[in-house]
Amino acid sequence: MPKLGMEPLRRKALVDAALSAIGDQGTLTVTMSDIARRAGVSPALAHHYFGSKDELLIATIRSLLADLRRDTIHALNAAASPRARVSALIRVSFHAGQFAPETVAAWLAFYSQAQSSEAMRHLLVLYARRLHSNLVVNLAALCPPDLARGIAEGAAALIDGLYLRRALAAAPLSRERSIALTEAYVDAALARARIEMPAEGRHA
Amino acid sequence: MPKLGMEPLRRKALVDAALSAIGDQGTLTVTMSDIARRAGVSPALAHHYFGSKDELLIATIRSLLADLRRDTIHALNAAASPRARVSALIRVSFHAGQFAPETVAAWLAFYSQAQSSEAMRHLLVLYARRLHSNLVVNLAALCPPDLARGIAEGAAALIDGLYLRRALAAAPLSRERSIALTEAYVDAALARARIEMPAEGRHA
Amino acid sequence: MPKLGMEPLRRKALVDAALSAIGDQGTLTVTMSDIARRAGVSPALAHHYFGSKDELLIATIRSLLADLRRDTIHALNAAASPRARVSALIRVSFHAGQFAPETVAAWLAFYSQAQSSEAMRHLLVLYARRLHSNLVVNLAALCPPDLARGIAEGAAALIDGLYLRRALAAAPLSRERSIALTEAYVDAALARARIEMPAEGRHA
Amino acid sequence: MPKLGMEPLRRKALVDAALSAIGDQGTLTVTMSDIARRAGVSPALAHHYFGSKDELLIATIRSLLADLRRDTIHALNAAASPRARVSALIRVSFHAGQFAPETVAAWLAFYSQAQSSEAMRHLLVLYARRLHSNLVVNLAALCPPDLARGIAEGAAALIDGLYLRRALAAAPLSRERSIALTEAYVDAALARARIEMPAEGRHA
DNA sequence: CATGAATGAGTTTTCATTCAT
DNA sequence: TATGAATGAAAACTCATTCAT
Repeated sequence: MPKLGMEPLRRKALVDAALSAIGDQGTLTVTMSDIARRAGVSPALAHHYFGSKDELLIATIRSLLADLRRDTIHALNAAASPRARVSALIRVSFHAGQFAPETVAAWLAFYSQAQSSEAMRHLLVLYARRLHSNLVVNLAALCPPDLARGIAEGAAALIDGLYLRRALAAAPLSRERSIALTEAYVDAALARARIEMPAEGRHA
Repeated sequence: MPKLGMEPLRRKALVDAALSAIGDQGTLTVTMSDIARRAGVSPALAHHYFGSKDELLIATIRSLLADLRRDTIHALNAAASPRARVSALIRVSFHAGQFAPETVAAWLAFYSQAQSSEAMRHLLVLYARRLHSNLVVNLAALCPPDLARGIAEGAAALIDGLYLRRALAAAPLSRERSIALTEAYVDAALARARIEMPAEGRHA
Repeated sequence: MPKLGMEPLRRKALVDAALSAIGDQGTLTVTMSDIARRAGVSPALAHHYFGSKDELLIATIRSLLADLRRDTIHALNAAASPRARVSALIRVSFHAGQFAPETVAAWLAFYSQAQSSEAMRHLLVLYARRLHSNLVVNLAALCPPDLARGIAEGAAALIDGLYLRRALAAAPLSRERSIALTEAYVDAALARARIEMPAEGRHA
Repeated sequence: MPKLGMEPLRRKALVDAALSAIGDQGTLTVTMSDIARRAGVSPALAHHYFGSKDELLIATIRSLLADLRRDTIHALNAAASPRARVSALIRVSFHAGQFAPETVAAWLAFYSQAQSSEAMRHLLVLYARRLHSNLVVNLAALCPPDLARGIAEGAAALIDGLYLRRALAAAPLSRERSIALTEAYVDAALARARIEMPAEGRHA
């Protein structure tokens, strides 16, 4: 029952199917057949639209990152102050959709794959840079630039680490607790900055 | 030319070969043939000693964890105070051998595999619990138990996150910087605790 | 935007596309998609007009042979004597269009396919018979019939062999040299006939 | 029932199976499964020993050429004079084994493949050069060098052409007739040389 | 007339695993 | 103890072909 204009629908269905398959099995070694089955199409169609498994995988992480970016932009726009924007970045990182066990498992699989796929690594690095830069820009309004960079690095690492622990599903740190932990980290670091250099006043 | 008493040597050679193969390729999909070749034996022998690829993989992560455990015990024994022991735990986590790119890549691959292998997950959970408990015990001497747990969770997550970023090899946080960042996290958290509850005095 | 009277145009475009695809890749394993793309239509249309890949291939060699036949008739009509007609046959065989590397590659592919396709073999046999008979008829005016047959066989084989060597593109025998070689063959054979049987006089 | 030292046996069996499969079907598109089945092994074993289909195919033509070379050397050694060596080269070319329909079909398939495989082309060019050079060396003892080259080119092309016609299996030129035709070509060409330049005397 | 959508059947290739020696 | 020999099972990928529109 062929219909016109199916391509974008199929592409999306396949990318979603890939994400869910990877999330379920926690590995990129999921088969094209498995993904296709989840999307309700033949494996041949998946190849038809994406050319190869690798490209489907790339499209999949790209989609994950695009979601994250969209949410980030939205959250930043809704925040009124630098500190609020830092909180927004943290909250978005632990956004329900991103923090679901399957999504976390998929992230992990992509990170692992990045060891051997330059394209994959590139995408993940872009994401890391974007988060870092967003954090630094807003933290710089609250403390000296050097410190802002340090806090940004720490916060980003903390976020990633909390994801990783989530993947283990052993110490089931909740979304809220993860956010609280990260906020506390930022607060403590900023507080310390204020104590150690009380004379420096406000930062633009 | 079979020799007597080769078993432990072969097992070690195969585990080391597996670790280096996984580290190089960043994935557990390395082949038994590849591992066997690195160990200088036939794939059949790898099966002879380990029964299956899965079991060789389990033995490999077990070896990684055993190393870490040995180093940890040693470092803890050499530290004189609770705070020094916390530092020792941090330092061991970023120990040169563990923090080498190949080892980090291997860790990541194991975490990823843990999604679908109960045995793998179990081992990683054990390691996570051990680190957590070591941290809590020593932090509890410096702050209230609840806070100690929070700091321990944060520090452990931070360590894992710094590993993960190391795996990306994009923001090449050095070993020293990673240690400093984690120490700063602990210091800031403890300092905050002291400010917020100055009257509480010493903790056992 | 379907148009009326497109059928002959499409058929020709597809046959030409098939020939060029086969010539470029030197094999009949070119895909229908490739051929259709070159013709600027969808693979489905190629099927619509030809029913199957096999039939398109048959139509393609048929077209090649039709061209050759047309050229042959034309060249024979323009020649004034039996010997000139033999030369005409030789020249036509090495006609620029036929002797282009891509066309030679296509010929070779068809010959190869003839091993397993009766239809293909039939067409090539027809061509071979026609050339043979044309040669014999004209050579018989210059020598005894038996010898004429022998020379025709030799000349035809020589032509095919020169094609084959052209396909290799290693000893790049030019069109002119190929013609000269074949002419020399005929001359030598005829000369020999005259020496060995000088008394026989003219042949009809 | 594994035995030691099977490798050379399997390699030979696979190469022979490939040759017969290609000969039967007249195409290199025979499947590895088909070849393996003929050799009595699994497709996986064929890959194990040859790495890929392409390499098995290369090994196959290599074997064909090696046979031819061996026969050639043998025949040349058994011939007492330059003219006898030319005859030997002709006879070897039409040697029973090489001239069997399946072998001829295989040759044709390889020539066809040479259009797109540099390795294949290289091997066929080597063979062509060797035959040419063998012919020239011996013909040069019977006529001027320039003419020797011309005759060699013609004879080689004639041989190839007779093969090609054999592949068609339409004008079933026998082995003997093919040899006779080629010998006649050489004789006629040499005779002509003697008539046209009677003063030149013997050639070294 | 023309095509985008879709797939079944098949092909190469890989790899963990087994087993006789 | 050790391995060369061998394979079943599965995976990615290809392609001629069909069909509703």
